[in-house]
Amino acid sequence: MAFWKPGDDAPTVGSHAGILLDKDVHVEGSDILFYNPYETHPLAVQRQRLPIFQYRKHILYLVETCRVVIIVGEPGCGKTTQVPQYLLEAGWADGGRSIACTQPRRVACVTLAHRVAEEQGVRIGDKVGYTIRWEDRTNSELTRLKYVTDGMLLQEIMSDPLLTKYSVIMVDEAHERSLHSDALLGLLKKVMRKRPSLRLIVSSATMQAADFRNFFASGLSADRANDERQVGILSVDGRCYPVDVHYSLRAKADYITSACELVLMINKQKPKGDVLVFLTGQEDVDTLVHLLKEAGERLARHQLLLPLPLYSGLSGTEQMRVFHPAPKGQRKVVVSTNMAETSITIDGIVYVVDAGFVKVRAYSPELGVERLVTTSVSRAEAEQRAGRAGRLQAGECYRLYTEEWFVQHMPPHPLPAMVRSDLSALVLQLKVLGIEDLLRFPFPSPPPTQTFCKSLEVLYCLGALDDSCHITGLGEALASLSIDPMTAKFVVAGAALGLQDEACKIAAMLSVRDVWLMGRSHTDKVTFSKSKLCVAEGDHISHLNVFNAWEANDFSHDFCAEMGLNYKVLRRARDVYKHLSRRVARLRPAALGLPLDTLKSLTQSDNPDEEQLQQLCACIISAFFPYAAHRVSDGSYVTVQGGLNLHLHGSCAAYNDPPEWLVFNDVVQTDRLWMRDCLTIRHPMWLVQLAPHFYRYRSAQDRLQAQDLLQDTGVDSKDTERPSNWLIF
DNA sequence: CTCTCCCT
Repeated sequence: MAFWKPGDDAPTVGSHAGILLDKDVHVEGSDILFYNPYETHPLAVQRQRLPIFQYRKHILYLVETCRVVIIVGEPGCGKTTQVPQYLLEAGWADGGRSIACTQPRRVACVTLAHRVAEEQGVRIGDKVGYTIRWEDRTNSELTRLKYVTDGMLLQEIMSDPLLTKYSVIMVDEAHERSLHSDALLGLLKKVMRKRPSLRLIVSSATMQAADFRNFFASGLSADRANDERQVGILSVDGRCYPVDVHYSLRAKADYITSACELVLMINKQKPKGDVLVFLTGQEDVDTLVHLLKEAGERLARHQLLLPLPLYSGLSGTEQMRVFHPAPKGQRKVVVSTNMAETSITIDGIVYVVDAGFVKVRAYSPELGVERLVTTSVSRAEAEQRAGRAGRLQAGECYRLYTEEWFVQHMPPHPLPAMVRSDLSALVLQLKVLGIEDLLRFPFPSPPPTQTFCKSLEVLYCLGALDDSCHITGLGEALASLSIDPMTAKFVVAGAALGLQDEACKIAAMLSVRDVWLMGRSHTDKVTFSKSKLCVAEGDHISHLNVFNAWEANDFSHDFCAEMGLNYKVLRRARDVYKHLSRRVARLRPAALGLPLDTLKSLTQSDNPDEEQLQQLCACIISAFFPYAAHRVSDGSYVTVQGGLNLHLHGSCAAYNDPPEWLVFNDVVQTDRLWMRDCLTIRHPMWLVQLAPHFYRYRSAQDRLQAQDLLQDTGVDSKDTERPSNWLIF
């Protein structure tokens, strides 16, 4: 069979090539004959034993004849490591071109690239490499196959809009519907119209394959009838063991107690094998671990339990514990959030207990805040959880909900991130690419129109877009930092005042989550170190203190352990800081039209330290002003825009000394709406001074009152009289 | 008195 190679003319598509089903091209394992110089090598033998190996010829045929190939591969079939190698071996990366395989997670890129480099017998970073944020192990001359995070490939489109160096792009785990992979699929569809030679492989779970086929079956080219024949689908069986699923007979009111009883039942009655329990959040996990430890004390010696918590706020060491085999005679019980659903795979799990709930991000464009809501999992997630029991042997899954609930009430799959996220950063990115008409952009799942309106509004009031919604010089500067637009605006303002170092440190700390260790065992230490490092100005300045204190202690692990800080998280913050600093150094912030005179005159002081502190606060307010709130009589807060009722999150530096006015960074909703990462506003009229297009005084009297207050600062208050919908005072 | 999980 002759394979079309990049650089040749595209193969003509005969009438037989359409959506190819197994009956069209049926490939038996025994039919395959090809030369492999490594076939006696143990790795080559392993490769041939993978289920996908039988489909090698079929896959290459589809890629040759169809522009989009959807591979439905069950876990363990080997698609992610093997398909790119088949393409490599068939010559798709000849002639200086490359193959890219995208992943939603960084660790996956690293481990996959290492594995594939080993199978190819090459050094990592030469022929096979990976690119993740802050780490590029590729060589522009040598690398033919690279694993890359979907967000990174999206960044790459910024500098090479047609992705010209790639002959084939494989978007793996597309069914997870991450923000970046969805955006990538939309952009790739546009790229393919301009580059008929580009091949796209989409790997998906069964339930979403048809959606992807429909998405690509029109609009690939001007010829609609032909487009349909350009999409091929292939299913590959996996290599997992059967999992026996048990449902609850009645709905359980208290899933933590039920989970506890179930684990004890499994421990007493079932053969050996570890247990994995899925709950919603950190608090539930800690509670169940505590309950199991208590119950465990009454158990006989030969059936001891080893309960272990797993969630992202734990330190690296604590997370590693779930991988160690339990001591002889003990049964490991990992109690996890959805972290163990995809990002972490634990060997030896035979029993899964699924409470059936998950916390998901929900964006409400009306309020302009992202929230966190506990909801029922989808059937796809429930299956994914169950599958965790059957990785090495047959397993069992206990669902703490009824079969009726599963069949009749659970949605088939989760809502794509695209329709439930704040899209400001993505909209800005698309604007940089010159995509003006967002409503006609081919999103696999178009987000609500209000979300776009809100994004445009936010970007406009930050000065990133002009009156006609075109990107401004400031907007391009913000986009070049690849952090969220509001934080970027703060960094640029800080840099304009000569505070780039401090601003980059704060932005880096904001971009990572959970600087302080979580979990009950750390509470005392964290309380102590917060009393040392946190200040009344709020979390931004406290974060700066933490970073500087860690720096002064040589970025040591010991310092983190002593102070109840998460070393792994701080390391990431340090990486962000380093690279962000480099990008900021390339900007000319003074030329971006920021209100520098106002920023300076508001913050003048005889004390240089005080002046610097006030300048940082003013820069933060000049970026986060849409999220301003003030305290009301019951101790809660009300936002200036929208009148939303909010509460200070327990993690806030100023929790014990709540300020009158503040700006916040984000909101989580559980039973209430909680504000996280808050900065104290000492002078609320700064809002009017720093964002005159957004805030004005409600009445002339209010303005006069404020004017009296402002006289000390010497700022001309005429600036505040512009019309706006937003009122303060 | 408190936080699903990723990612640029």
